[in-house]
Amino acid sequence: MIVHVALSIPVTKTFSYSVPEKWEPFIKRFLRVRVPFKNKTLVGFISDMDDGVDTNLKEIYEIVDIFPLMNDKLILLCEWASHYYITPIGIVLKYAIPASLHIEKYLTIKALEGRVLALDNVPLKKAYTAIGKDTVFQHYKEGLIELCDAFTNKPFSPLAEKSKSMEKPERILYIGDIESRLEYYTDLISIHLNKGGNVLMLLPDYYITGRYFYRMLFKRFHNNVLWYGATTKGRQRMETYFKARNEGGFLILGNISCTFLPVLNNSLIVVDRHEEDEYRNEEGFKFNAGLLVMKRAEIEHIPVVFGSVAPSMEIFKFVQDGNINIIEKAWLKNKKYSEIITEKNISSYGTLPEELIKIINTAIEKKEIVAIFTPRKDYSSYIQCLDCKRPFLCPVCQGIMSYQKHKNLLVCPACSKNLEYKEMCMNCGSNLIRFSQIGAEYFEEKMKNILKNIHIVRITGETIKEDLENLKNVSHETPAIIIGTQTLSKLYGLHANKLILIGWEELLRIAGYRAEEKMFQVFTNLLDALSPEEIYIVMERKKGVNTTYFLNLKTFYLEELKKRRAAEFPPYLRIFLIEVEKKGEQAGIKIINKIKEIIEKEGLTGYVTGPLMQKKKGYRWRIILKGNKELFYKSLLQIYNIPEVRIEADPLYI
DNA sequence: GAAATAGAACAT
DNA sequence: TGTTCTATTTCA
Repeated sequence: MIVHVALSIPVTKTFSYSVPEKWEPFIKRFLRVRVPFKNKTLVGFISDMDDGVDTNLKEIYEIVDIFPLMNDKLILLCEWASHYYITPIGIVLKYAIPASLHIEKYLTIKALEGRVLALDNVPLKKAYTAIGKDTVFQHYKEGLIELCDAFTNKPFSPLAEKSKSMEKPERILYIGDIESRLEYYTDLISIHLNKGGNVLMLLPDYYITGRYFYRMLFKRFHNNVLWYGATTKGRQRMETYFKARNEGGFLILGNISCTFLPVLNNSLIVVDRHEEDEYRNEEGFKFNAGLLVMKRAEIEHIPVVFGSVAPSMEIFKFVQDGNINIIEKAWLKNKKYSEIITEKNISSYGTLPEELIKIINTAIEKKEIVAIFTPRKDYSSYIQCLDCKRPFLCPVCQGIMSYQKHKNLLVCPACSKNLEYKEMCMNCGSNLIRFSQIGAEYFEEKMKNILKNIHIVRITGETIKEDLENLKNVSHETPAIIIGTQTLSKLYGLHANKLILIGWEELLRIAGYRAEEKMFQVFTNLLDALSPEEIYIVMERKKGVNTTYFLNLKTFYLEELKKRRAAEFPPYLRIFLIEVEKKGEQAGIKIINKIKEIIEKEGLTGYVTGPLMQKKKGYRWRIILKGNKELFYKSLLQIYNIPEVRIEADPLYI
């Protein structure tokens, strides 16, 4: 017997192996197998098999699991994702079933018949070494034993398919503030839990947000709330895994790692703030969890709810096309908006306008909490020598360096190189240095200088521990100033009386084609999390934006969609970023020409930027392809299989 | 993706 | 002719 195995390597073809006789009876599609590859061992998935014999092929070492860990529906989801994101199925499957899942570790044998009584209560791994894995498999197949996990004590068996209900499951975009969202979620969730189903709920991946949701939902569902997020590790992770797989009536809170989680009787999927970038997986297999769980809900024939105050353009387009129903609760009422227009750019010179200081002082007198938003976390993101006029550039990649004062470090945001700041110009040695593009750290220092004995904290989401520690003493008993980046919009449960945005309009430059969308989302989510009564927007006269544009949700989205359509950008056309990195220029051009040839043959539109100087020696090229994927799927596959080429579907920043 | 191999460029 | 860096191939 020959099996064709999908490996987690960036080639789309599969690799064939022959199967030793003792494993033959257990071969099944999508089983994990351990195989020799080059001079190491890899775990792959059986994508197909046939009865032929080929003595030239290497043999598989063993079958890893006793049955495929995912059911047909989850596999269908993986296959869809593989196609949609131009990623080999082996890589997708490996993401869905990561090596960090230690399933066997928690399984124990239960003997069902007298003749295997010796195996009763023996840990699975022990039995493997004692009588051989194939013998254990044989016993299982013959129904002599069961495998029970340590958490539910229920038999481990292939994930059952849910019986299909007749009614068409709903897709809902719920627009409302955090309190109304929680109320809506809770009602819906309890309906499904009461029927014995499980519910998956995806949250933005930030500890403080997660804790808030857990607290609120625990009030209603108590110990039926489970965790499956980034901070859930080891034993706790496996506990959720087995409970979700074997039992019903649980609400599973988590992050993107829930996308492919096997769930028994999955009845509802909720995604809160689906527009957040954290739903995009950036390592290896790049996908958007919000979109994938929408597909999952479709495949599993269950309802899905997207709750937010600032939906993504993609989701809003689904609404417009009639593919998602919208429920909109009025909010943003009773807010006082003011603009503070400055003649000079604060970010460049760091002088705060008098008006702003007055506002802060009155807030302190009234014992209020003031939140200050800035788009940057560091002290300064642009350091320039006033003598030679040159900016501080990264010695490795020539990127513009940022300065972190508390560590006295110059860091490169592009390649994360960092070095100590020597208080002089890197080029000419002058000590006339100007810090501009200032961020949270700078404002913190400035505030501490102006306001003595006032509680001033900085929240940037860099280290959760620090953020938690900083927030510990903030209460409405004493005035406080909280300075932070977008992370401020995750601080649910903390009420700031005043919100001041400094440099918000600079997101226009930072966020690429999604700039306006991002601005809307940052602004609206800040209001949602902090629920301030008064909002102050500090802008430079020259670069000011029309604030009212961002205050009306409907008109904003319709207008943005119009612009996107005219510019042929997502959600109307998809974007594929093709990147080539080479040390030598000629070698790079050769590959680029190959890609161009494929593109031209299919008559596709695309354009090349670069070569961009990268690192000490080396070049990088970028080709951007825009269009409907189905039209050029074959070409993209061809391009994918060229070595040294990476394709990123739906890149966040271009 | 990464090791093995082939090829180019440079120094001795 | 060896040494080192870069490009290409191949994995079953």
